[in-house]
Amino acid sequence: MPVTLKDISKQSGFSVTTVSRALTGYDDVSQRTRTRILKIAEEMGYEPNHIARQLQGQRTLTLGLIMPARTHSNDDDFFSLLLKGITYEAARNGFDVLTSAAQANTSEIEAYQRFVGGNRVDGMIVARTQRNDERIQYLQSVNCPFIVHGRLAPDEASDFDYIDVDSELGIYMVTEHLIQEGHREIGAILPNPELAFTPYRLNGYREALQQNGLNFREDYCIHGDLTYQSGLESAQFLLEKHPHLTAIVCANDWMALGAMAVAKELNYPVGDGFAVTGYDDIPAALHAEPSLTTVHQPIYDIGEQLTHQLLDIIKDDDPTASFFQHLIKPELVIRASSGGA
Amino acid sequence: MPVTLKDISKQSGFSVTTVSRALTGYDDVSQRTRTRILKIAEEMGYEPNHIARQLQGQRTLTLGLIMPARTHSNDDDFFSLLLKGITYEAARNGFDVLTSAAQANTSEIEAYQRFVGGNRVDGMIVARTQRNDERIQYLQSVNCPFIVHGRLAPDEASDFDYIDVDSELGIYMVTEHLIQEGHREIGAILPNPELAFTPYRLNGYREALQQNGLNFREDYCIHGDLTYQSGLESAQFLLEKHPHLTAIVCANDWMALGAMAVAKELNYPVGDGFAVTGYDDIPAALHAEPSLTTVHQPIYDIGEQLTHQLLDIIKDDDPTASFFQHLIKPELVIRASSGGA
DNA sequence: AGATGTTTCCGAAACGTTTCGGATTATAAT
DNA sequence: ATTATAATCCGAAACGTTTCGGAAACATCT
Repeated sequence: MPVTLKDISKQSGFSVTTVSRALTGYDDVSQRTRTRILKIAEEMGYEPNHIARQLQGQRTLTLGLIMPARTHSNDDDFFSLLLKGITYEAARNGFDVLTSAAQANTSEIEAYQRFVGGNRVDGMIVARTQRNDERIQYLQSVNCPFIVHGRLAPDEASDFDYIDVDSELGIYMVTEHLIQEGHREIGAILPNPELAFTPYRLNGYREALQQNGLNFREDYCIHGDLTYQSGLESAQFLLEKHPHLTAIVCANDWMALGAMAVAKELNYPVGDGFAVTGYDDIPAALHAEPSLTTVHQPIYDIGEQLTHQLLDIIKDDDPTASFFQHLIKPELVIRASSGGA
Repeated sequence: MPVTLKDISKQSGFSVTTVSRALTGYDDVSQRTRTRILKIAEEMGYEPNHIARQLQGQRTLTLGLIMPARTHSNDDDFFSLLLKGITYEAARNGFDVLTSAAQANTSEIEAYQRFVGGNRVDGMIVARTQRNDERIQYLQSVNCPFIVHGRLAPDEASDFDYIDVDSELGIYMVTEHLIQEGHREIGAILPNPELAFTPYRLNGYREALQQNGLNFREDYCIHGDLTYQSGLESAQFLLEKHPHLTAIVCANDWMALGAMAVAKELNYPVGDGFAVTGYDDIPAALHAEPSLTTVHQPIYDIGEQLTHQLLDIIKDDDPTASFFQHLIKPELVIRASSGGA
């Protein structure tokens, strides 16, 4: 049904080759025939078959992103926001984005194989790294261009291109801020241990305490799973065990909102003596009551940067080049929820 | 570099045809050779080239979504959330999702042509309909399967498959709720006039007033552009002109949050005599202070439903079938911001 | 005049798969 | 032994494009 080069060839009397070359702007077709072919193509409503081009040219002008089997909730817009940044930056450079979601019962790698092995993308973007991340190992093994948002854990070698926010510093900053506000008994709700950034956040928290002459106490820490619900439960547990805490540092905003709800419930004076802090700066953080002190993560921008960099990698494809490893300096956003002790 | 059918053919001694048929499960290849071929394919790490399959088979197992040139802000996660629902449901059915963003300077249609004319997708999902929507006209003209989130305006014929939330009813419900709470002077901040759902929302607002014996006043209405900022400005304008208003109905949550901020600024007792309501039920609505009365829009779920339906359409492709047109009943979420007059 | 160069065009092969129709072999029925 | 039937296999074409190498026609130079 759609019009092909052959159709234009028939219509114009020129060979398929010439039509192709005229359309893609080669200089070995005369001005006269080029305009004629161009005109006919226009009239017939020709649109190049991208699939055929891909097959022939071995490049797809497409980037891939696989979403994890389940994000921690529908409200978790980390991946969607990242994808948005990726899509817009890719579009600006003539690339499209192919996405899929890993299936709950199968390995995420299968989706990567479909994309990469199936020759459907020129490069992949991977996010939310885990310890010993098999996705990265796979991409390295098949030599597919890729870029990562996030590093591996501190004790693992991150021998690939990445962009990450220095979340050790981020948590350090927010913890130190609490100390400066006069807090001394500061609990922490950390993310799942298998996530690669968890140790960084733990380190930042511990360092801030110790640099300021405070003790790090293991029992002041608890691991949640980044959801509002787990923020609720973790804070409940923490405040039950240690009612004298005056602040809780949370590893993301959702858990912080949960913790704040519990604290208010238990009549802690949140924002006025009792502090809760988040991480991410999601929109709800600004509008929460009290507004949430947090660390800003420009996820949309990171999506853009990742894409920009990946396109560079695809373009020169110089295997000897050194890794592009960029650490974004986090930005502390002080709001009402971190009121002094 | 990647292993092809030809490689397996060479390795196994069978023809490419037989290898292909063995791998895709035809019944005219003997059990013995099938297992041999399967084993070799496994060993060599064969992954079918999806591109070649597409070219041959004329089906892509891919759905397309184009994001508008600019959404009203980076915080606007409508499209990303929709895309998330689409992606997960598509993945569950073996489909992937191709996305791109329209470019600011060019027509959105160009992106559609790339996808559809370029044979890259089996169907499209279009969202956020506008008056006289050229995307729909294009898709109909090239006979590409598609489904729409949202109808056209009431005075236009919506002769296509769609799923929409009955936002006339939604606004009706929320307005009537305000009236029941005792409000009589109710302003409205509506969306851009060119969006197809704007007249529905206006109608719902007007109907609720008139059904309850109140006058509809044109000068109580103002059009924003769905952003927080425009909520600020619109509310400012409205309250300056009509300081005696006791409630403002907003067409989405972002504008409502903006309006709420202004009202608090001007010392209106928001949630306790002065009411602000939203629409969408974004996460921030729940955590706002006071929490925002709004109308819930299950965007993620709608993405799933759209996809499910589109896959059905692609499957039977029966042109005589009647249109699938589903109106979701909205759900009023009463929270603190709609406190009585 | 012949040799050389330039311009403009085209045939054929290739990308990796599926599928149509037929060919070959083995099995069963006469 | 002959024929019919079923079970396996394969060659070739096709999907729509790009590209390599060369051909044809014409102009330019010695």
